[in-house]
Amino acid sequence: MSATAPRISREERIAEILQAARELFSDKGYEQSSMAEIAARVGVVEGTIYKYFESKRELLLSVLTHWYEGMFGDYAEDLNGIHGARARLQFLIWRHLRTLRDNPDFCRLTFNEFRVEKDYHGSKLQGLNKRYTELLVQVLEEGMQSGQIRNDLPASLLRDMIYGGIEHHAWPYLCGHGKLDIDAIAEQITGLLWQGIPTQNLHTETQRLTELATRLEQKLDSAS
Amino acid sequence: MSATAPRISREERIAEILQAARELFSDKGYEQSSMAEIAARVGVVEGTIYKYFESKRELLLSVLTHWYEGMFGDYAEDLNGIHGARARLQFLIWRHLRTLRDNPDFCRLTFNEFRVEKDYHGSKLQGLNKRYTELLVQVLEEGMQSGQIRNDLPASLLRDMIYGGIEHHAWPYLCGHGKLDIDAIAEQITGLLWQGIPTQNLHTETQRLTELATRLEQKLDSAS
DNA sequence: TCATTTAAGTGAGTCTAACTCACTTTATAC
DNA sequence: GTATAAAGTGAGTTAGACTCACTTAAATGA
Repeated sequence: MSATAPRISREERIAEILQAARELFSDKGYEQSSMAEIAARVGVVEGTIYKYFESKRELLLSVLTHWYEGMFGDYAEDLNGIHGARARLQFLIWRHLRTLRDNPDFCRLTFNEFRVEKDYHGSKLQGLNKRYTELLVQVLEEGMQSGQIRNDLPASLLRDMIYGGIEHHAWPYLCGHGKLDIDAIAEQITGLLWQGIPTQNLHTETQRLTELATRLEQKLDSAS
Repeated sequence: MSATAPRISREERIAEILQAARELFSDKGYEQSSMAEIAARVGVVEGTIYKYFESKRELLLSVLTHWYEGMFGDYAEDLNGIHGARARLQFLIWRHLRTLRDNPDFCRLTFNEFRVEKDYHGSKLQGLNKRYTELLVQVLEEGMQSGQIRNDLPASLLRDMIYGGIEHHAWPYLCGHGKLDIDAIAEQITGLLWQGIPTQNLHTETQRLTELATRLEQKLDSAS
């Protein structure tokens, strides 16, 4: 009765398992998904999965890692066509939001399982995430060097405020509640940051101009 | 051989269980803690815990809820003694950071288990969290009404940027890596926000004064 | 073409930990 | 003192991650 699964290559089978696991994890979450169900979807038996993945947790990390690698895509390339710190910053924020909007289930999974310290710290996934967020840090530091962005705040803090803020803000949407207007939010966040980020300071700038005006007025008075 | 546990009142037993569960969850995390070990610490048998808590998950939510209720304390009261939107904002940021710094294990647990959508949305815990973050929203909205804070950004977005940013930034510390200089960070975050938040806009203000200076200069030139 | 080897696939079984329930025991009320 | 309510028990059930000795299809090589 039990039809045995057709034999295919290691690579194909791994791809199938990753695909099925990704769908199930995204759909039901990590804890709620069972290895048995993943196996059933692939059309093999549980033991087969353990031929390719040491544990359920390793399978999850593989799923996340594969997705991450695919997602990088042309981020850096797209960025090349955009000039000016503000525009580049807004692009990265918008692009991040777009990823969240287009893959809510998967991003929820990622955020949920990302941090579980035990196996995340020092993992390949952490490396990928670091590489991903490093793009933003670079943009910020370029902006600091070119004088467009104030340099009295660590870029890492700004990075955390941006990604942390976005994650928090998008969470209800990722859980299926409400909409995510990515254009408006990208605009708002950039607008918020931008007035905080520029090198120029409101007070010194105002002071400079006030002094200038006063000087002119004195000249005017003495001339008349 | 098996000494039976001394009989104590329902309330006392619940308090004991909550205490033991809190310690164990904080120490080892939710998944890594077993009901058997919690029971052993209290000195009862597993079944006893189920007399008072329907499930492990409900026990966790109770632990978190109890801590939250205790933590509110005199937040609102302290806030009464502080005036000015900036100072009030900085206080709330600093106070939040202080809580993270003083309870890293517990806060890590909270952040890890908070979001698991299934039982969080609509729970008592969500209500408490909402009440907690509402304090910040109120401070922001007061600031908007008094003209100290720009009102073209939703307060909820600012709230998310602040709490999300802090959570992200503190995460390594909560996991035992590095320090958390709460005074410096509170100062930096407030500094970042404050230049973004004021009603006055750097660009329009600068522009206005530049025009004024130019006008005066022209007058001066034509007079001489 | 057939024997040998390799590796994909199997499924029964182990183990752990959450959860259940019929029962026992202690304290309190009358 | 007996009845009763409630605290506590512990042997069991169940679910799901993980193991391993085994089977069998395919590839290899004479």
